Amino acid sequence: MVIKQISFFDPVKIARSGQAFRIQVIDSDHTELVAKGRYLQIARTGEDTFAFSCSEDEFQNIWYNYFDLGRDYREISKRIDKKDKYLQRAEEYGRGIRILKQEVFETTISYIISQRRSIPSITTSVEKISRISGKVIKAPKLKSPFVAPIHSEYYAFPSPDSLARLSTEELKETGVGYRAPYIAEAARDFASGKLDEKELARTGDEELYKALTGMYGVGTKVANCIMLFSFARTSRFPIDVWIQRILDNYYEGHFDTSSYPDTAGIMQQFMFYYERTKDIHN
DNA sequence: GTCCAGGATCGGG
DNA sequence: CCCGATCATGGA
Repeated sequence: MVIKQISFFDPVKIARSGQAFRIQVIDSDHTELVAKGRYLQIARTGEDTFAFSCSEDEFQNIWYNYFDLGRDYREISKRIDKKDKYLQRAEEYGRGIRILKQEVFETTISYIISQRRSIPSITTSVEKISRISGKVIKAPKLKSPFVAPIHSEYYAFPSPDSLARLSTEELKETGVGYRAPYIAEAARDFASGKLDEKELARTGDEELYKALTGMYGVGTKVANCIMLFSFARTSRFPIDVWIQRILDNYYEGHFDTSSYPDTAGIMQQFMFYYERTKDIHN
């Protein structure tokens, strides 16, 4: 276990921000997630202090980067246009959210699934896919300040190889419906090396965008989500039905992302979280 | 039962 | 380039 003092960090808000589908709230002070083939629990131990159920090495090598802890969100907050009252409110409300750097393949498949579905429903499918083709992860025994994990075992998100091996019938049992062929092709392309995560990571925004939208079942919105949530391309601004509604209601249908050249995607996430959670949910 | 969901594809104008 | 129809299922 490690304890860290971190400001502008709120795992519960992150879990409810809709950017990741495998991070869950246990109670108001505890969250758990499966990523990078591991289980992690985070316990709030003070105003700005958190316990992570991992070693110092693991924290530095994996989670520091995963939770975007090297970025100064205080500075980002300060740079928000003072005249933009909606965005000011959204940022204050969502303060603590960070843009995760999730795994590329998992994010790609998850957002392919996401089209025309609700978040709870996406979560169910991602969970089922992991259960039928991901590696088992045994829940650790944790002591205070942690609590017992929700389940006794978890499943890593599958590798491209193992997902590509699923039959169409097996895939459809996960509830992905007509997106099954999209998923199958994406899995084959990552498995064969036609799409290579490390190569993609080296390319510029426009080239990466072209490569992603070139995939079967990946359009404008999903490509931007993949770029934002797994490639740390924080200038990308995915527009879904929620964001479009916000733009229509508060921005005359259009948001000028040029005001936030490197952080538009972070603004997007504040808006999305605020609009979805300020009244009720889902 | 009814409605809509973190959209994309396809064909046609 | 833009438009409309269509897509399979779950969850409320």
